Amino acid sequence: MSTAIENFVKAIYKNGKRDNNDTKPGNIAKELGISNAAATDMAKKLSAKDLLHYKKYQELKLTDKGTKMALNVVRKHRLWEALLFKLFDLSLHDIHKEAELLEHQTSDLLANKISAYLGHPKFDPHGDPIPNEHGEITTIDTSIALSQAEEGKTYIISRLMSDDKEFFEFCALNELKYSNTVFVSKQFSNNKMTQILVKNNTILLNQDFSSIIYVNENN
Amino acid sequence: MSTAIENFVKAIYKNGKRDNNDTKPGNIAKELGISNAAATDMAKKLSAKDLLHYKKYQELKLTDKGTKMALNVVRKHRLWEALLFKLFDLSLHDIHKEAELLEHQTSDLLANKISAYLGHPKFDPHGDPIPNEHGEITTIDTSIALSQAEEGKTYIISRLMSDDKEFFEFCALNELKYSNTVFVSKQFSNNKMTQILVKNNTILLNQDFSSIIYVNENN
DNA sequence: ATTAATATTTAAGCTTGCTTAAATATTTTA
DNA sequence: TAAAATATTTAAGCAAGCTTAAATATTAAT
Repeated sequence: MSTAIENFVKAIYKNGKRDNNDTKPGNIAKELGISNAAATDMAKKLSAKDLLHYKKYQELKLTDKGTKMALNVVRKHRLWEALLFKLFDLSLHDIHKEAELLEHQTSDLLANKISAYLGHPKFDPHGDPIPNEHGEITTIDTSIALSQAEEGKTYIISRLMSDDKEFFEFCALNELKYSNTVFVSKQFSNNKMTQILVKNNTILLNQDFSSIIYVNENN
Repeated sequence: MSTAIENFVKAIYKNGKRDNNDTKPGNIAKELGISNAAATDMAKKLSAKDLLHYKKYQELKLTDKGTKMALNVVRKHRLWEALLFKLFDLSLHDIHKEAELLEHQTSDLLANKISAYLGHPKFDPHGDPIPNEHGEITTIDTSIALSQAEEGKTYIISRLMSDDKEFFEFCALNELKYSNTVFVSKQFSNNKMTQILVKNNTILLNQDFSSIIYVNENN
C-alpha cells in the first residue's frame, strides 16, 4: 500500500482518537494538506479496498483492516521516534519529521528489530503508546489533559500530544518533557482560566497548550 | 526529487563504475526493472532537469548536478547499511533491501547525524566507500578483483561488490567478509581457470563471484 | 556489404494522486 | 424555518511513471 494510503488511514485513526473527533473528508483533507475533493476521492477508493466504510456526507470509519494498517504505521512512526531520540541529538520536531517519512519505508522485520533493540518500549519520546507487532496497545491510559488538572497538586507529564513545531520549541525552552514533574496552580484573569506550572521557572500556559499536555497524578 | 529520479541517476552512476560500463537506456532499464521505453522517457525528462546529457542512441552521461545527486543517494544508502549492520542482527541482503528504501527518505541532516554517530566511517559493511557530505570520495582504491589475484599470495577482502542475495548467502556460508584474509591458489580444469581460497575451509569460486570480490595485498 | 538480430525511440494509453470549478447537500444563524 | 454559510461531491483535467506495440536505428553475423 502506498504512502498516500497509509497517511490517509493514519489521519483517520488519529482524528478518531482526538477530542474534537471529526473524520469527515474535509477534516482529513486539512490534516493531510490536500483538497476536499481529493479526500472524498481517496475515501471511495479505500472503501473499495475494505479499509474504511464510506457513506456520502457521513464520517469515515476505519474497518478492522484499516485500523490494523493505521496501527502498523503508527507503530513504525513511534519506533523510529524512539530510536532516533536515543541515538541522535535532534529536536523532537526534527525527529517527528524524519519518522513521518521513514515510517512508510520500513518492513515489519525492521520494525521488530528496532523494537527489540530498544527493549520493546511501550512509549515513544512524546509518551505516545507504541502498538505491538499485532497492532495492539496494551497500556492503560490514566492520564488527563493538564487543562483538567487540579489546583495545588503535583503531576508527572505523561504525554505531549502534538506535532506542532512551536509547541515543541516552547516545551524544550521550558523543560516540559516526558516524565518531568509539574506543580499546578490556576490563575484567573477576566474570568478566563490560565494556568501556571512551577518547575524551575514559572511557566504560563494557554488553553491550547494545556489541552495537549497530558499528565498523571504523582503518587 | 522523486525516488524514481534518484534511482535512475544512481543506476547510471553505478553502471559507469562497473567494468562492462554501458549506460544506454536499455541497460539502465534492466537494472531498474522497467521497460526500455520508460528509461528513454525518463532520460529525456532528466536531461531537461540538467541531471544528465541525452543524445539519441548514445550512452547517458550524468552532469555534475546528476553526479552530485547520485553520490548523495549512495552516501545515504551506505550510511544506512553501516548503521543497520551495527545495530541489528540482519543479513547483508536484508540490510541492503532496507537501505534501498530508506535512502530516499533521509534528510541531509539525518545522514550527517548517522555519519557522526558511526564516527564518520569511510566504508560500509561491503567495503564500499561512503561519500562525505559534499559528495566526495577521498579514499584511494588499491584493491583488485579476486579474479586478478596472484597464485600463492594472501589477500584481505576489501569489498563485496554486489547486491545479489545468493552471492551474500554464499559469502555468509563461507565466511567471506570484509577484512577477512584469504589465500589464493589457482586451479585449472579443461584449460579454464577456477580458483580456490583457503580460509577455514577450501572454497571453490566461479568466475562470476571472483570478479565481484575485491581484495588488497596483505602487507 | 547485406541481412538478420537487437536496441532504441515514438506513440498511445493506463493508474495514482492530486488540482480547480461547479453542483449539490448539510449545517448554522438569524 | 428560511436564508446564508459551509462542506461535500461530481466532473474534468493534469503530471509522474509506468505499460505495450509499432517504427526506426544500430550492431552483429554471415
